[in-house]
Amino acid sequence: MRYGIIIMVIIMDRMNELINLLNKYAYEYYTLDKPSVGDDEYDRLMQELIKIETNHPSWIKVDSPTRKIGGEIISQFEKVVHDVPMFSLGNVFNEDEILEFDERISKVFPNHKYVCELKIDGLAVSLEYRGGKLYKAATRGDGIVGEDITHNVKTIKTIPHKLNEDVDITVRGEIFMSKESFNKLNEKSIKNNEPMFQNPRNAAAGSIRQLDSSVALSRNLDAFLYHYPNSKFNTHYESLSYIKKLGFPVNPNIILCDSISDVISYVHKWTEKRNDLDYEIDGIVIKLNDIKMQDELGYTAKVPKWATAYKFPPMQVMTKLTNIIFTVGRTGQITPNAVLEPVKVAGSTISRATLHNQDFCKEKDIRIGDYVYIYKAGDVIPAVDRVELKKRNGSEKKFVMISSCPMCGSKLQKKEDMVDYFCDNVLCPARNIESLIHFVSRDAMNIEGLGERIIEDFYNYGYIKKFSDIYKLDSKKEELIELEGFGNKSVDSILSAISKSKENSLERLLFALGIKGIGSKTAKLLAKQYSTIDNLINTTTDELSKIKDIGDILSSNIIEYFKDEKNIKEINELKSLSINMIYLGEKVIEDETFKNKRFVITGSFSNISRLDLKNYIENRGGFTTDAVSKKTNVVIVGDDPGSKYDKALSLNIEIWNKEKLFDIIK
DNA sequence: GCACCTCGAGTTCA
DNA sequence: CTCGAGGTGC
Repeated sequence: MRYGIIIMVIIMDRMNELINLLNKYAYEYYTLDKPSVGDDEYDRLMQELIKIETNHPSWIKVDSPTRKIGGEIISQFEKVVHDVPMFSLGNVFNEDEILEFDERISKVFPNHKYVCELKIDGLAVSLEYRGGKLYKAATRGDGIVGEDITHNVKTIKTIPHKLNEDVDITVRGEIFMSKESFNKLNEKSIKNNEPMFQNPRNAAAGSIRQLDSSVALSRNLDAFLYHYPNSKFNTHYESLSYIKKLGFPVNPNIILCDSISDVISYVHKWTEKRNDLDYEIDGIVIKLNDIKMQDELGYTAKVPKWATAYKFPPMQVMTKLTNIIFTVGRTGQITPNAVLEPVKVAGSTISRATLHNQDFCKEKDIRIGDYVYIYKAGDVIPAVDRVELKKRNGSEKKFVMISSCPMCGSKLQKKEDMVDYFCDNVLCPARNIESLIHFVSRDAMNIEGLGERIIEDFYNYGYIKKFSDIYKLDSKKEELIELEGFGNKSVDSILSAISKSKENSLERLLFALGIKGIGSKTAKLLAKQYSTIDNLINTTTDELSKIKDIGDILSSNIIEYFKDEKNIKEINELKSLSINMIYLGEKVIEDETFKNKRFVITGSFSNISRLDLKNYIENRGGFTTDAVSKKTNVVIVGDDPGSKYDKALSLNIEIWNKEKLFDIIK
């Protein structure tokens, strides 16, 4: 019994420690360019905290980072409860969706006007005045509870401390940093050898989150106000004129539109001219002008039905394509890659981008020396959109597919009617290294600490040539410790990760082996079906083909693989090193909300990783897939969702936002 | 033989 | 994310 109490105390201490650490890191994330820990570590700690909190719900604290939505995570400021919640806006991404938005409104109100505003990329703020004097300023927070930033807001010159009338009023708007101030700030940071801010938004957020208001003062922040909750006027436009009269800065580019076509020309105009502004905008806000109509339309779970934000298409940047190189994948697949003159796109510096295959290059007529437009697909993966033909001068070199492997030199093979070229040499070092990297990767054997670089080095030193060598590393321990960059501790942790991976369930091993066409999903299917690797080895093509989702091609791939003497020898070797080859199953918690439904996840979530969410769903009898289709039941939408969100809307598929998700999974 | 879905493979940066 | 290929069902 006593022992139990001691354990509880230890867990509780750990919980408090985690909360402090996470809050500290979140603070750094907003204020520093380089936080002291990476996202992975942050996620790991967050998972640990969630685990403790699920086991001891009564311990959950108000300032626990798991209680915050949308990453607004600092507890150093006083909390402020918003009288009227601060809503966020729904998004539209193209003209059709703007028209759909208009249709939904026109159905209810055939006659109406819109107000169009620039969507300033800053931080939302709520200002409360009493008797005409600035009383309190708060961040949006999760929309319900924000943080008191009055001391910093008072340093913003354009925000009046005293209004032209002695009224009690709350207004909302956006705090931002002008491009000019941002550049000055970064110039100064360079001079002083301090970390730089990535963009004006981060710089503004970092400044407003300073406890010491002299910092905010020196940062030269600015603001525009655009919302008057509980307005006593009939229209939004009149409200704006009024708050302007009171002395608030109101953006001069706001217009009243009689029709949706006026809205669309406004969108066009600012898509063109956004770079002329001295502040960054990331879209256009479209609001229904009549406030009675607004009230009647009301809100969905989270966003107003009477307003939406058009988001600009992802930023494209032009840069020079200096070369095309070819990489060899573990299957021998050859992929052309663009080498680019490094350029900043949406926050990070891009120097490479995939060109997929030769058809892609030929279709876009990409040539070496061309200037190309780069964007970030889904805000992450760099991609080449198109060539700027105007910048051609004739010196560009046409794309030519190579005919021999860039690594081992063997002649490349291409099957008729197939796009990709392959290096068929099983001894090709590139292929072997990539296979080994795949073997240890997270979805395969999941050997932490044995990263790509180490695999490559160990391969070149001759320590690892095939899968089984990984499990023989423990006999070479003394030698490894002597290697540069390694010590007792690092070698130990790698060896223990390796040893841990021996227990993995069969599907991980099947995936890790890298049988052609067998990914993690099919590996799981096979493991379930056959339970042990021997059962699978002894099966026939006919039997395999009978399994749903496995056709002639996959079944013959599997049979071929196990017919190969070398592969069988390697499997036996692994067996003798006591690698588990049995399907361990999975525990499924019956849950009607998830059972037999197909889920697609898009965007990210601050307090659960996508992988964990996926597992959560699958553990409850649901399925997850990557593409949205008619068969999808639910699309779960996190921060910065990709095109899947659009598709879900167009197919009218049930959508769960973060609130809904966390309501369900707690 | 076609349409539609699902899966696998490769992918970038910090 | 994005591509191509494989699988299924009409």
